[in-house]
Parts: sequence; structure tokens; C-alpha cells
Amino acid sequence: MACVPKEAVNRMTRLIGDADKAECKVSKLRSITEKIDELALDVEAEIFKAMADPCRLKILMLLREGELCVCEIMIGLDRPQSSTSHHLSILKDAGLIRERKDGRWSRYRLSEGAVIDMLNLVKLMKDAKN
Amino acid sequence: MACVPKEAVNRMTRLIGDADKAECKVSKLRSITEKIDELALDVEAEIFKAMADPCRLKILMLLREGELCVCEIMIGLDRPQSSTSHHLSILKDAGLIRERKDGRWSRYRLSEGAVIDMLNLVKLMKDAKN
DNA sequence: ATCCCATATCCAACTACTTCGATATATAAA
DNA sequence: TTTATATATCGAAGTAGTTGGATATGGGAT
Repeated sequence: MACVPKEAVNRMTRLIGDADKAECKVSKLRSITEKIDELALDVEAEIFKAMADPCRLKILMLLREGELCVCEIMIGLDRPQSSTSHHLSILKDAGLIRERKDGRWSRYRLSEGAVIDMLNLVKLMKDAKN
Repeated sequence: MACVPKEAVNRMTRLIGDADKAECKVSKLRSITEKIDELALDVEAEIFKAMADPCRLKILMLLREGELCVCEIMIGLDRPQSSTSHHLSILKDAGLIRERKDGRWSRYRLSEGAVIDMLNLVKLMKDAKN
């Protein structure tokens, strides 16, 4: 069950030793929490989820070379058409890539936003991890 | 089944109209792919996966305020202790947070790396998505 | 030594995601 | 209009992640 305030204050008191300060700290934590909740992190989670798969990361890296159609991405991914298409729709829904219809071909490209910055940052984090 | 080169060249030929150029483009795509494969994107995927959950994003945002022990994070998250602990271990394994044992308390803080930059970037991407 | 408390780990139920063949849709060529 | 091609969607099977109660571990206090 969820941690009720009373219990939280008791824990905090044991942690920092002073009951008044503890109550103060708990309510401060709660107010920070409320502010975070207002942010509604679902969209952020969706964006990270879209990037949380090696296949999709590979697609993003392929698209750094420029616009590609599904059949070209298939060649790079080495996966069946239905899988490739599915991954593309997840990336599109998350706003990471954009689609342009061109006759019977669908051409995909990276969105204008910070996708490449994101890929560069995660590389840094990977390296920092050792 | 996987897309075999022969078929790939045929598709590409239909796409761009010239068989020689098509073969050239397919082999170029394949060489880019090989380079990407060498990067072994599993660690990148692990990092994004760790961030791909609203609870864990909330933990990261709480930790922007400074080092917190598990019981404090529980208060912020409003989840049972076992869930909180589990999420913390995922973040730790991905290298996003660090742990410091202090008596019976475990204190967590953000890693020195680019975690905050990442949170700022995803915010930008969310806003750009409209 | 015994007890309490903070945290981690285990386990099982539930939920969500991935995968890929089969099928549907849409565009264009014949 | 018939046929072929490119892509999307469906459906089912397999896999992976989340959740939370129960239990284990380990440090401190009594």
C-alpha cells in the first residue's frame, strides 16, 4: 500500500532525528512531487520508450544519412516488412520521425527536433558508464 | 524472412530506376548498416529503457533536488517499498544514478553524466511535438 | 543476543511489447 | 480492369517488464 504521511513523518524523524524538521521535509518533498505530477511525464516516457529498442535506434541512425523509404530501411534493418513498418509507426507516433507519401512509397526522415542531440548524449552516457 | 540482397537490388531498381545505381545504393546501405552494428546499441537501449517509465522519470526529477534515501523517494513516488527499490536498481544498472550506503540507509543521487541534459532535451522534444 | 528498521530480493500475477506470417489497402503499371 | 508492388494493419505466439506482498539481509539500537 501507499506510504501514508504519518508513517512517512515517523520514518523521516528516524532518518534526520528531529520531528519538526522531519515534518517540514516531508511536506517539502510532497510539494515537489505535486509539481512533478503536473508535468504529466507520459509523453516523455513515450519518447524514451520509442528509443529503447536496438532496432529502432538503428533506424534512427540510418535516417541520419537522409530520407529513406521503407524498403531501404528494411535492407538496413534486415527484418521482415511488417516488423520494420511497426517500428516506424512507433517512432512516428512518438514524434521522432516524419513520413512523406510519394506514390506507393513512404519516405521517412528524422524530425527537425533534438533527435540527433539525443543520440549524441546517450553515446556520452554510455562512454561515461565505462 | 530477411530481405536478401538480390530482392533488395530489384526493389531498389524499381525505386530509383537504374539497376547499376540501385546495386551501388544497396551496398552503400549495407556498409552503413555494418558500421551501425559495430556500435552494439544494447547499452544505449538499456539507458533509454531505464528512462522509459513515468515512475523512474519521477525518481530522476526528485533526485535533481539532491541526494535522497529510499524512504524519501517512496514518499515522493507514492509506491510500495519493493517497487521503489526495483525501479532504483534499474536506474542504477543503467548508470543513471549512484548509490551510497550510509548505515541502514541507501542514499541515491544522479550520476555526474548527462542525465539532466537528457531530461531537458526530452522536454524540448515534447514541446516540439505540440 | 535480541529486536527493530531500511532496504533488497523473490515470486507470482498481470500487463505490455515484439515478432512475423497473413491479409488488407492503396498506388501505379499493363 | 487486371495485376503487381509498397506499405500498413491484424492476429497469435512468444517474451519482457511491472507490480506488490512476502521474505531475506544486514546494520543499529536495546
